[in-house]
Amino acid sequence: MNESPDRTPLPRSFFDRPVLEVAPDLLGRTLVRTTEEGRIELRLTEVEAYAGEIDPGSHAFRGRTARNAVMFGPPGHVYVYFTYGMWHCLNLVCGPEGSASGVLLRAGEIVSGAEQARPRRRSARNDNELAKGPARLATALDIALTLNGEDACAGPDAPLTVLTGTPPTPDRVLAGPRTGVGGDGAPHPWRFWIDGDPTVSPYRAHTPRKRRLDSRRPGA
DNA sequence: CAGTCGATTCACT
DNA sequence: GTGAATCGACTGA
Repeated sequence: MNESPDRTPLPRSFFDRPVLEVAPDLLGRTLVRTTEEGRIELRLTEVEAYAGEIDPGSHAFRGRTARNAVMFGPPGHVYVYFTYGMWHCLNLVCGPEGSASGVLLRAGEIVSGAEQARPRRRSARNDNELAKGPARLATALDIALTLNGEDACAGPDAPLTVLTGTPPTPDRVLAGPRTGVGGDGAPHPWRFWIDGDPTVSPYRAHTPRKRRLDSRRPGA
């Protein structure tokens, strides 16, 4: 066997498909993060699909805003958002332009460049935890808001690309409800991961925020 | 214009 | 298992 992995970045046509097709198809592929410091390569093991304005779990559910504008743009671009006052999360825009859909990259195995990620992930007890969770993944790959809107199909040296690689094996892909998504978006099994992979993050149900006690609201 | 809370993580009990 | 950290976007008035 002498098959070399296809190092070609995924073309825009890959992302210009229904997000529920694209999301599981990203599993097993290699995400390449290029910075001045060097390159980090990560094998994607867990993703979630967010299906535009019809999806109560999506940032696009209530229409276009300054934050989510990139989601409404062409596929193959990077959507980064800032959350909980301290973390970033990384998405790839999917579907035809205007569908406002995207895939949240939740976890992966760093296959190259781990020495660049470790200093940013001091709390990780082992390399499996470097990118085990969406904000951890973003931290490991040095993702910031400056990447929001970047074209992931711009070529092999773009700040972020996904390599074509080898097609993932569908028999190892599982699907289940999305992490931390509640309400009407909760029942959709739009989280996809590679069965048994040690870098997949643990599932957590949606946790409704605690109501503040000083609120005027009559208590039960 | 002020209040609320998030596609989370980490430290602690 | 529970709660704190931390801030800007979004919401409704």
